[in-house]
Amino acid sequence: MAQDAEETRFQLQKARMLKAAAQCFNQKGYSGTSLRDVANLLGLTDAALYYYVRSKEELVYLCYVRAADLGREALDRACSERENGMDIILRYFRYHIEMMVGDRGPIAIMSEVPSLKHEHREEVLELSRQHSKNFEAVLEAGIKDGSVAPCNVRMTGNAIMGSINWIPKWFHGDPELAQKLIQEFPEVLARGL
Amino acid sequence: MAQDAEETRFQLQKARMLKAAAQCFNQKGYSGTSLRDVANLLGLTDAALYYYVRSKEELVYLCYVRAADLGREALDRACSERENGMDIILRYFRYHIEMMVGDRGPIAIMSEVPSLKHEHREEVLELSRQHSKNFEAVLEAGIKDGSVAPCNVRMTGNAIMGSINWIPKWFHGDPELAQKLIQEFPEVLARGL
DNA sequence: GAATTATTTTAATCTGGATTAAAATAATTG
DNA sequence: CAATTATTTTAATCCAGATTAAAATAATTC
Repeated sequence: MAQDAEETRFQLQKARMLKAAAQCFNQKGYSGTSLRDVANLLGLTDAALYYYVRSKEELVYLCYVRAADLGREALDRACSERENGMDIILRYFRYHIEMMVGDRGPIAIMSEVPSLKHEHREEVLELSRQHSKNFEAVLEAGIKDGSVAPCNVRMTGNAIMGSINWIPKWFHGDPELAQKLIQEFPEVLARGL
Repeated sequence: MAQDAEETRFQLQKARMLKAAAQCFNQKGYSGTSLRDVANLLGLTDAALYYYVRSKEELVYLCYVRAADLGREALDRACSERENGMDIILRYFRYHIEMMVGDRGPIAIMSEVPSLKHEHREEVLELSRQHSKNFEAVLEAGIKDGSVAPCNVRMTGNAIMGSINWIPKWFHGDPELAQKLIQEFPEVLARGL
């Protein structure tokens, strides 16, 4: 039995599903998207989703985890590629923004966190806390190596995360703008540093 | 018949209601708050809300309008009090942030806009477009009078709005932090300008 | 204080959409 | 190919929470 292959197929389908779900949630809001909407986007029937997930709540939860993962990946990648504080930061901005304007996957604005079930909520909150902490650490490092001007890292970090996570609110897929964003937005953000 | 007084009473009750609703939506998310929740917070029964509003949809819609109004007011006030571009901006930051961390009224993160009915959605979007435009105009003015460094006002404006509107995501009522925010956050934002 | 209007409650209804169970189809394996 | 496992569908439920209608209470007016 091709355990691995099966596993992968399942995983792949599930991943497609999360992406579709995220897209719906982004476009129509959480309360505005029914499982039917998500299923239709995949050419499936709503009941089929339950083969992959046990509830709508779990579906958003997984979307949020995925969003958090992608953010973390962007930061990790930047860290592994550069030494200098500011260089890391600029890379991170670029990767994170690319991800944000590229596949419309992640839902940066996790508005439904409050209605997640306890453990899910805690986990998601922990992930984003962790990410903030990591980013602040990078900021600190930049300050230490002199590439970043001293600042209140907590506030500065939150300000920047806000700017990035806010992007979906005003970017709606225009590819021209996407390019501009990737090229210029990192600098806009870096200005204050 | 005390037309005015009655009118005011009704208006006041409605205003209280919007505030309560906003508080619930902020705390529990839209899908997570039932009309009962809102009503309870006011010491009322859910059916009573329908005396003021014709649906839950209209309730969020009104919350959003209110949030937009408060944002606009902050900017208007700043404009009427100062001349210099940067001074206006700093004031605006302060007022907007004060409003944000003060009464927990407005819902800056209008996640349910996509599920508003057409006219409501259009109106809310128009309000926030208008606000962005106004803020960008202030930025331009600042650049013109030399108090603000030249920049891409569209991106810079969006970056800043993101930082401000993101605040509710990490500020949860700690009064110490509220003070710090009001005092320091405007400067953090202004740094990049 | 009787009549009128404003506000709230009680007690149903109504409904969309989530969820489930059982059956059908498709894929895999040996 | 027969048997087993994986995936999807069909066809019901089910249910919280929105909405409504009618009745009750409170406030105002004259």
